[in-house]
Amino acid sequence: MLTDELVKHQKTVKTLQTIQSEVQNINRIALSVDCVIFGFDESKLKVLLIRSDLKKYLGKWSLLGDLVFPNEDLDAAAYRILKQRTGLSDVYLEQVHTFGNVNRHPAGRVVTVTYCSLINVQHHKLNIFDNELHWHDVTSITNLAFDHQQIFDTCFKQLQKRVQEHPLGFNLLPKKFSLRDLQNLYEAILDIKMDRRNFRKKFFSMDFLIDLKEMEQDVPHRPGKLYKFNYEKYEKKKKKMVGIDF
Amino acid sequence: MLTDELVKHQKTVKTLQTIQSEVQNINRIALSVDCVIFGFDESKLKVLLIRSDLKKYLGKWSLLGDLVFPNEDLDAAAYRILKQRTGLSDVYLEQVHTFGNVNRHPAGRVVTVTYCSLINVQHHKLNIFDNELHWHDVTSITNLAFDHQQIFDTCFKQLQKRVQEHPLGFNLLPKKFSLRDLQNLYEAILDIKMDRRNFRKKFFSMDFLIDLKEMEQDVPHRPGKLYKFNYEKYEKKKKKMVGIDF
DNA sequence: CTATAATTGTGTAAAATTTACACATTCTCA
DNA sequence: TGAGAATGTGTAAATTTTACACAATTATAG
Repeated sequence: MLTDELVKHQKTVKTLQTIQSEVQNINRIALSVDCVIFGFDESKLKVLLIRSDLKKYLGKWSLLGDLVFPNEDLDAAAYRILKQRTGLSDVYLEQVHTFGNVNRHPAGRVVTVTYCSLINVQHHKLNIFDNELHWHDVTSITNLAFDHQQIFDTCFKQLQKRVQEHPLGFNLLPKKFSLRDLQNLYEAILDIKMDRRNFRKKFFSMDFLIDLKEMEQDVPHRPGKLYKFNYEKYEKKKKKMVGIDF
Repeated sequence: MLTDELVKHQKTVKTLQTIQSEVQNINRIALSVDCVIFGFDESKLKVLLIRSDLKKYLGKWSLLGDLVFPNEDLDAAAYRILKQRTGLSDVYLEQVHTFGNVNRHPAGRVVTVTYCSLINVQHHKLNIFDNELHWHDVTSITNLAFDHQQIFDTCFKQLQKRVQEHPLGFNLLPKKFSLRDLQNLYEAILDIKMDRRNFRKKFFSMDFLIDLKEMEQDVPHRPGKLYKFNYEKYEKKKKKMVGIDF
């Protein structure tokens, strides 16, 4: 029995050489990044898509993706690919999920790591428009190329969850925003209507809004007060979430 | 201008051949899976580790990992590797995060996709003990091989979050469990103490526990009532989480 | 200039949830 | 049979969530 164990052990312990060989030769796989860039524009939630390169998916829309280089950090690849496809560079990307079914890509085995972001369309000028890059209403997204529909759905759900747990939303607004702007944002992302008074109460009680003592300009109705988000205070008071709830 | 656009477009559109070449030759990377298997045993949270194969990390503990085969679905690879390393096959794995810094592995570029699970140590017999596979107290985990400490920390945080949002915990208990068992579980995973009366109230109000009208046996104190979890009811009533909170 | 339309800003009461807290009961073990 | 240990239970206070209506301000159209 003890001998068995020893034999088994020696069989499975690999030398560095064995591993290096495996890593450098036989077992390599193409790795890509796909970026799901959500944008907020005129109180609507959008997503950036391009036309698929591939004949198989002719005419279909797809996410912004490309292969990761062998000498490139994964996160760095995501930023490079986003920049390459859109010209955007001042965008924070967050990894969401990795999709790796063998047949997900027609050109061969490609595992893709997906990244997600949420930006204000007006604040970020697209500089590259290859493959008809442009913003699409999220409500109209259907039947994307590859498995991109599944990827999009996963990212959208994750976005809706994260936006309720973290103050992502404020990046999307102008530096000075009204409470109406803020509510429109949440209503657009979560696709729900909220009570105006309770919404205000909620945000005021969090106490992360700074009253700028200024009013909206050039709005076709009574102007609202303007606020900014107090990131410093938020960072200090960040919650540790406790509470079983399902 | 229009000509510029056209030229740029043609430059960036790739033929299937180009892509196939990229996918099949130059840009391939070794891909691995690492499994973080949490176990619950005698009211303590544990994690499965093995001794690192590599000389560089001699004596250090590491997660259960191996390379993904080029013709293998990513999830399938995770289950295979877990089985190979531990003999465990009836374990649900959930993907957590992908780590892909260039220098994270000494044998070359290896991107790793991490999977996580939570099981009852008593219900799952380990059948393979290569590399000194065994359970470690999570509180004692420090200084793992590779970047496995970072991976472990990420997975542990995610576990603590998920266990509060989903009824993962019930897999860890015997089919019939007492409320004390349940509370021990949550206290162990979240590393906090909870008020016994409020804990009971919370779970009874969720209304997912079925009173089995049986009592604990062979406990060295007053026996408690036994319950089981009502998965059917839970599936029906699953919450859509709504509510901004940060 | 004035009336209208649209939107902001505000408070309160009821309901639901969370928190803190103590004692009698049941069973085991010595 | 008494001591020790854990179960089972209720309530009051505090907090949070929800539902809901009206007056004030401004732009715009006539």
